[in-house]
Amino acid sequence: MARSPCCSKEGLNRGAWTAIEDKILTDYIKAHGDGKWRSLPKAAGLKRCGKSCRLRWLNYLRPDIKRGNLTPDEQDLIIRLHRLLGNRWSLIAGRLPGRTDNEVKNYWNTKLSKITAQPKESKFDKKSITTRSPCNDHDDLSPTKVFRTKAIRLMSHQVRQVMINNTQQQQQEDDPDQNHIHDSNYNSTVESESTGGSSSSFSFLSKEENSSEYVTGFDIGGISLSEFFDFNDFCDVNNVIEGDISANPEESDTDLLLNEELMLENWNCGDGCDIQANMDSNFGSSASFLESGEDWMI
DNA sequence: AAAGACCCCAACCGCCTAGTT
DNA sequence: CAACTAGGCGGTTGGGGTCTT
Repeated sequence: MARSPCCSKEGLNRGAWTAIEDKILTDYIKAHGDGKWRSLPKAAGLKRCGKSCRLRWLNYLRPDIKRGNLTPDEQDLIIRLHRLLGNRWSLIAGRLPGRTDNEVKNYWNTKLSKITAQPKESKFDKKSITTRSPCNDHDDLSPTKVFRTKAIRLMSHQVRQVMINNTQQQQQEDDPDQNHIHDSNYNSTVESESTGGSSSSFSFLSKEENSSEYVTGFDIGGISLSEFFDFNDFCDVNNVIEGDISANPEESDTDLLLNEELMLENWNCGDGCDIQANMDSNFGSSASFLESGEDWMI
């Protein structure tokens, strides 16, 4: 099927936006809100493609855009998130208030990629793969290359089982007379036996919580992953909590994959930590934004 | 001062996915 | 279920500014 263009290109302005166009777009969105991008240009009296309007608004005109250089903290976060997520710019930008995916992407491609492009000697096997770039034959330092390191797979049925167990235990232990803040939490801990106390744990708020705080913590060796993941990333865990536990526990669309290098670097598991053996837990589709399967596995 | 190289980043493009009809 | 729409995403481009020679 031929793809319909987002709009007719005839008679439309292209290239850099003028101040007048910016004002028209801003005034229109302030008055009518954003969305309906395809029809917006005509309604606002702009000779622009709807996509162009959306991009201009999201990347430049939005009032909450933070401009100026990225702080060292932001740079560090980008590096860490990129190591974990690859070129998921929108996800990375989502963790940087006021920063856009385009800005993060540009910043990475022009600055950070040069810093991080040198493949350092590592005890980990590295496998470079490409993302959706059509330029698969680029050299190894191409910005479109993403070095993805060993990743581990957490088996969903085991997490579900733990959660079932904990839910049942919680129900047994819950004191209905008490109404303290954690009384509806489901907390699970998977202890790692061979790492001398290194442990992995996760906890979820009760289902009435409907925010990014829903997943209150998923930490391995004491480092929380919740800072990286949004509530929506754990939608299937939500399903589990809401009663989807009867589903085939072996069934899994996408597995939560954890970057082993990051874990070992930041979570101090050490060489002897057989994470997969000890944390052989599968989160099901709980992190659908991560690549599934083969590309991550080495 | 001039010209070429390099860098930055706004904008564009094509593809994908979710939602709707 | 297929066709279609709308919105979103990531890769790439190109123009303008800056730097170097």
